[in-house]
Amino acid sequence: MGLQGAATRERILHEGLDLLTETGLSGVTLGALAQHAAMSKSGLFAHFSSIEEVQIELLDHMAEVSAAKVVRPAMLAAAGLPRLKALVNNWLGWTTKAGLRGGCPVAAALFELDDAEGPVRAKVLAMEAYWRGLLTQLTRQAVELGHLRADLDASQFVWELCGIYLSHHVSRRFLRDPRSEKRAQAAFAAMLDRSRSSEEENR
Amino acid sequence: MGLQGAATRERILHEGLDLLTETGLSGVTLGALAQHAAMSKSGLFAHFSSIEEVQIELLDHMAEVSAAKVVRPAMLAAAGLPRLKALVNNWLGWTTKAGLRGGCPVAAALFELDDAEGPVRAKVLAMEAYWRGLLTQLTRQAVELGHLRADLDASQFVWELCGIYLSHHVSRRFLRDPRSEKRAQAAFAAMLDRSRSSEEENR
DNA sequence: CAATAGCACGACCGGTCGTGCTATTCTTTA
DNA sequence: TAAAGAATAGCACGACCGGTCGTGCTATTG
Repeated sequence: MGLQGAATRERILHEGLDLLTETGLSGVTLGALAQHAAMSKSGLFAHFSSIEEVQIELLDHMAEVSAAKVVRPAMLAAAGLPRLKALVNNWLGWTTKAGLRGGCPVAAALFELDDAEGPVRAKVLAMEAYWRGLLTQLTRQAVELGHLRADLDASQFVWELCGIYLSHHVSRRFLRDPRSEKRAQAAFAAMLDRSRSSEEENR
Repeated sequence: MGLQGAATRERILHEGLDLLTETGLSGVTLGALAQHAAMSKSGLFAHFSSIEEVQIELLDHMAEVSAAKVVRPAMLAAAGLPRLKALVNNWLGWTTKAGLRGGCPVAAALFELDDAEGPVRAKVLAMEAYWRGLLTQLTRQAVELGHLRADLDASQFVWELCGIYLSHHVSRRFLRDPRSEKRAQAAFAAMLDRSRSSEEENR
């Protein structure tokens, strides 16, 4: 694969990411993708070996973008609660902040692929596992540093945090409620409130 | 439409509801539906004027089932917090309790139809609005009866409750985590804890 | 200048989608 | 029991799906 080929591949994935956020995995067809990349279906498909490979590479590309826009900036914050807060803040509505037109593809895929088997589901499962692992890790660190209660169940904390994220997604994308942002922030604040350690309570 | 026609229609909607919970709206195709109902595509289609009508009637049928299995039994509980608790309990994982093979179609549709326009989206939006309205109403009643804090924001409460429901859906259907039930119960209990009025705190 | 390799193209495959139109079979009723 | 009407099946359509194939253009290399 030469220079131009690699560039085209990049362009396909870049344009495709927008499509993915707007329509979900099922909307990423060769025809639609070709139209977005302004090239023929066959010309586009020459870069991949199956539509599943396209989907998986798009998910990989999304992971790179979110790592750059969501995770890395948050890691600059001080360890413990500040870092966790920063990550959650960057996470909520991250696609919009990243200049994408639609919503989080992983959130959509969690509902789209709940029954389907195969490599795409496995990919999404791995990404979700990684993400929840990261959240759990930062939560545990906040506990260790005394920012959160010592007896806090980190897994449960993350499980509820994901609920806030999903409710925010629905509220924003389906219900189109302008108060989505406030609701999510309030929910997160309330969850932190009852998770804080006593010596940190009045700050 | 004669007697037998009505019976067949009923059968189609009944079989179709299982299909809907398993595959979501996009999986409810005329072919798949005909196979489930053991009849020809065209014979089945003669009962409807468009696939959208099929989808809307399926959603209506789902609403009837959930009214019978989720709402009405909960209404027998004492007004206020007991009734709210009963409703949430029946709500979580209600499709399984109703003998359906898949997950809640509305939850799936909230992610499937976030961009699509048209009557099906409108139908789901109306159903979701009705449902959140019902939850809000019961929450307000619990406040009025002194079971929950007087200064509780009922809308925010319901918003967070929906987050628990969505996280439960994902946890159960996509992640296939056997602890889903416990997680959801714990989250709901924690939310009630910080919403209870002071005179009810130690019960 | 000729040979090669990378890249994109249009045409086409079998299959499924929603949706008409027409024919046949069943049920009901006069 | 025969006519009427409802219920179902058969069949064809255009659009789109993922995917293959042969062709031509362009740029590099010998």
